[in-house]
Amino acid sequence: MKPNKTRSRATGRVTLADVAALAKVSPITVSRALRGERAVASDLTDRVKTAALKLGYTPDPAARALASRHSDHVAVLIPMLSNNLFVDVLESIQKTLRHAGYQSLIGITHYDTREEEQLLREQLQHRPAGILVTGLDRSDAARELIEKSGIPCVHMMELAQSPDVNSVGFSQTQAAMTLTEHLLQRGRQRIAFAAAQLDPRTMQRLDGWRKALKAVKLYDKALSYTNKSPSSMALGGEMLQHIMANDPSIDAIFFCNDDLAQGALLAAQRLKIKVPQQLAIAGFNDLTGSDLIGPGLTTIRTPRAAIGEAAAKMLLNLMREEDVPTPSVDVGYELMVRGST
Amino acid sequence: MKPNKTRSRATGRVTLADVAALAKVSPITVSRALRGERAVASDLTDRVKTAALKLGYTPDPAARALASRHSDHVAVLIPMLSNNLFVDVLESIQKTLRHAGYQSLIGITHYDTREEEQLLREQLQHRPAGILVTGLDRSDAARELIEKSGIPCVHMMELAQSPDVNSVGFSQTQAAMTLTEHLLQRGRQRIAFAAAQLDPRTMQRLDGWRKALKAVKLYDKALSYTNKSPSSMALGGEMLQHIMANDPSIDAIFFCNDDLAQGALLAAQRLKIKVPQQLAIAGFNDLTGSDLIGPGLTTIRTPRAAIGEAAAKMLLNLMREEDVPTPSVDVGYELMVRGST
DNA sequence: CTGAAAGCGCTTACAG
DNA sequence: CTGAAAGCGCTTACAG
Repeated sequence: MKPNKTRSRATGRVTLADVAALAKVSPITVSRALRGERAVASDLTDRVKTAALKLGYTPDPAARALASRHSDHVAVLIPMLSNNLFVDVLESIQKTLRHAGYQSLIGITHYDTREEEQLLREQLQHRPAGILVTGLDRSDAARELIEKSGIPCVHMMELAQSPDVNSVGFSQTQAAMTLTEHLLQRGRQRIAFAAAQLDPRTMQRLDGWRKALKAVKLYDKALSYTNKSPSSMALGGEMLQHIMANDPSIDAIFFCNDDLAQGALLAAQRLKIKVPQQLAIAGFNDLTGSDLIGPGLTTIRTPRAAIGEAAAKMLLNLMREEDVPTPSVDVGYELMVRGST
Repeated sequence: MKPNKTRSRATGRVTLADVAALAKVSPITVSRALRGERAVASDLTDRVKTAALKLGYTPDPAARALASRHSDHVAVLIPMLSNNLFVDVLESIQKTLRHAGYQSLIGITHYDTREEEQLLREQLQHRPAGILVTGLDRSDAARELIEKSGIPCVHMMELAQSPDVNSVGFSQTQAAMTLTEHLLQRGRQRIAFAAAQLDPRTMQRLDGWRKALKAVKLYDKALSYTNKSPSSMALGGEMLQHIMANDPSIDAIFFCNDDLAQGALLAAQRLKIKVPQQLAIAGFNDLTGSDLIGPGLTTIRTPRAAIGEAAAKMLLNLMREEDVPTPSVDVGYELMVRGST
């Protein structure tokens, strides 16, 4: 047992060997005792843990990654942080993962499948222990990268059909139907759908709106307004103005996201459009401010924190090679009726 | 030159040795040619690069980190993502760093120095190549951790006095003075300061407000309203109501952040307080929506993207052991006068 | 249940 | 300018 060899390249950091020397066991026993990987006699385990604590030992993530072929990183791919939605998802992911000893490696895709693919390639270099992605739509190459890596992956925000695909989310289509039906119950006849960004989930909401209107024979494709620009309050105001100028018969607008709807509400104030008397306005996601703006915005509350937490927990199960109760977790949604409808 | 040895633990990944074999040089030459670390004959460099490209070689970050004692990670510590401010800072950091081949490791401190210290400890395990932190105030232990690590660090949002401390930001105090002076020029006499969260930068703004008022003998400490709760639109509304009920003589309120001011503006609508006739309202940061809300919010526009980019670039210089032009970069700020004052 | 040996894929430090 | 050797700090795979 050589004490403190002064090699030229030593990092000065406390190593497994140091703990082993103090505990008077072999390094591999320290490794096993600390990870709980294989049964180690309980008296040895105690000695090891005491020694590790005494020396303030923490394993080197790089060495561990190199030897085990898995880092303690989890790749997290989300479309955008400026959409507040994903901030909530991310915060609860980080919290859950950190607690379990994992580091989140965050990649912002900007709703671009090629950027997502590129990020995935970069992240995969780090041999992440797990992957968290947004939605089910992506490039074939990206799908293949995930598949071939053999690394566990959970999809967020939507619900997958196949039992081979792990997902945590809710039915975007169903939620949009619920909101549209609420507008119908309020007696609205000409219900427009206004969408920006046009990402897959937005299109699913459009689908829900269409289905609900078709069911009561009120669907008119001229009522659908779409804009590829990113969603924003400013754009919502512009869209409101455009829509009402284009078709004054419209008596309700369902915006695909709350920021658009909030911007529309502010624009309605300027344009002296009475909400909800003349026009009902609804949004989606229940973002910050939607309850404070005048009148309060009717919307669908989506459980972002719950999605992040459930997805992270499912991934934790998968990374530990434990069984997951179900590959598809539906966290639901809630209709929030306020003054704007 | 052994071709493709099938060792039991091989990862299947293309290694330096594979590239060396193809280029008919030693692995170390490949390493040097690819990193440009030391002069390598240009014909060898060409052969190596061609071989690397052909095999699709990418270095293993874990192996590199273990051998060199530095990962390609940069630790980024920010207070909160739900404050939109930091989303902008973060996006531009990520963009700049990724482009240079570095990965951001994001830690959210929740404005808590102990959490920051804990995150720092965790991040330091990964031997980051650089550190980006928010503000200058932190625990002594955190400061020492950074110092002892010897890892280059840049401080964001504020301007450091000492030339030993690298920083990118602007004078929070000065900016608050500018805004307060604007209110004075508008003829306001009883200018309140309303603050939440009470983080160091908020307190610096309070200081600027105090200085500006003292200069014209209008300072009254009863005009200062502080609340430790996190800043939010809802809180802004509550604070407005409280302040006006408490002291109806107040003719202007300077909120330390736009979300508070936006909430106050919405509350003023409900409470039928005329803005700016009866009461001027101003904010700080120029967040999303401040230009759209009615009346437009007068505020200080802070260059978040510029801070993120400049901080990342300075860190890049430091990590490459290049000289930095100046340790303290002042990105300035801009007074945005709108309808609310 | 425990350990000695080998290896993960790089870079450092030393020679030449 | 180039390379053989050793080492970074762990874990895997094989024995016993």
